[in-house]
Amino acid sequence: MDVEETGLRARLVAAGVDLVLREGQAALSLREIARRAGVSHGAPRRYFPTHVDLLSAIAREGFADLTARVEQTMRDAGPDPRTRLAALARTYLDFAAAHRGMFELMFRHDLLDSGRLRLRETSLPLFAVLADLVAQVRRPTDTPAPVLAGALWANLHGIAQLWAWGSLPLATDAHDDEALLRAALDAHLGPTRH
Amino acid sequence: MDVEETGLRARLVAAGVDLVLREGQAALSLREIARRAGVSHGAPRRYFPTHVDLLSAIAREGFADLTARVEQTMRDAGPDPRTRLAALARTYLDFAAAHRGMFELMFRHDLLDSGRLRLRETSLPLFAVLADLVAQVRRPTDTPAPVLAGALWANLHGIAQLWAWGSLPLATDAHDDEALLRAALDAHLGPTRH
DNA sequence: CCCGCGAGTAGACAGCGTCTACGCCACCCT
DNA sequence: AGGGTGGCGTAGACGCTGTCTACTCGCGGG
Repeated sequence: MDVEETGLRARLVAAGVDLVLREGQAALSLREIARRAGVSHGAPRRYFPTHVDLLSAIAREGFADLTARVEQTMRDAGPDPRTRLAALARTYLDFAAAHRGMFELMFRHDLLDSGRLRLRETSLPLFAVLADLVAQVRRPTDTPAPVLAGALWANLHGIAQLWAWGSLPLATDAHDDEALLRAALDAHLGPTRH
Repeated sequence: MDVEETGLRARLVAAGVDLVLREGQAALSLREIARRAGVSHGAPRRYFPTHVDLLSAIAREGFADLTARVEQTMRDAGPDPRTRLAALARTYLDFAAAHRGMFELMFRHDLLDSGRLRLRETSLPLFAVLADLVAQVRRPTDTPAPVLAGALWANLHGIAQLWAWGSLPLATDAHDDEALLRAALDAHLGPTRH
């Protein structure tokens, strides 16, 4: 049995993932995905009642991919929580930069709060890893660990967002992204000690 | 002469601003804007060659509004740079929360890098104010002021983004937004001294 | 054997952005 | 004063989109 022929549903999602990685979010029309999957434009409707249901499934694949990468990073990184956090942050930003279309899709709020697809929950384990590391590396400040983790995540997300469309006016140096990331980590976790 | 009748161009932008504030970004179809402005669907074409040109003009109005609010905040806030920064941050987040649709529109990258509309430049004075304040309040760390300002802006932007779709898993308390903002400010600028 | 039903097809429909051909009215020039 | 001209908005067409519905085909069970 050919493992590639396992149902149209999976083929549609795969085609969508391929499409968004290759051509970006704007190319993700329902009809185009159906075309790439080799079926008529009405076929997806049996598995995905609406267009955003299909898009949500594709976005979930993106979250799964990101989670897998982060887990791999956590496996490869050393024991020091601070460097583990830095590696996690780098992975997050690299993912956003390398898969811009997918990253945008993953955080389209009209997908996130559409129905009970529980796309939001998909990002929760990721946050848990971050929060855990933050709790380990945290200096004894008065900021509670979950809040600190949230603030740091927001910072990472903002950096990804802002440099994705290259809008940071301080883009004088090619290595500004690296500097920005270090600044964020230093700010939230304290400067690196060596 | 009626000051309200000054050209279709302004009327279209005004209708668009009204529409995005009232119904959100998804309602901003070219034809709907034309309808609200009381003209046929082909009329906008004379002033805006394409749909995104019109959207960009609307987004620019949003940047102008935000800039005006920030300037007002700077006029009202006291002399202490730290509290001025806090007020600026609060204004930024309040704007994002109150005008979600407009905020999303303003940062749609397909508008930002579309042509020479220089939407990007519109946000530059805003950043200048932030960078200036950061330079004043900065502790003598090794992080250069522009980088620090960029990191802080990214943090604000990320907070706005993340809590806009309520995805922060730590939403246990209604006042988490406030805590998140304080955490970000404390992290980048050092804890408030009193 | 034939019935039924799951799965995908095909066509219709309204709405969209873009393009083009066409009126209309105001103004300027001789 | 009359006639041309050009700007401004209309109206319809085109191909695309998402959704809905009627249908066809093939396979398995009573």
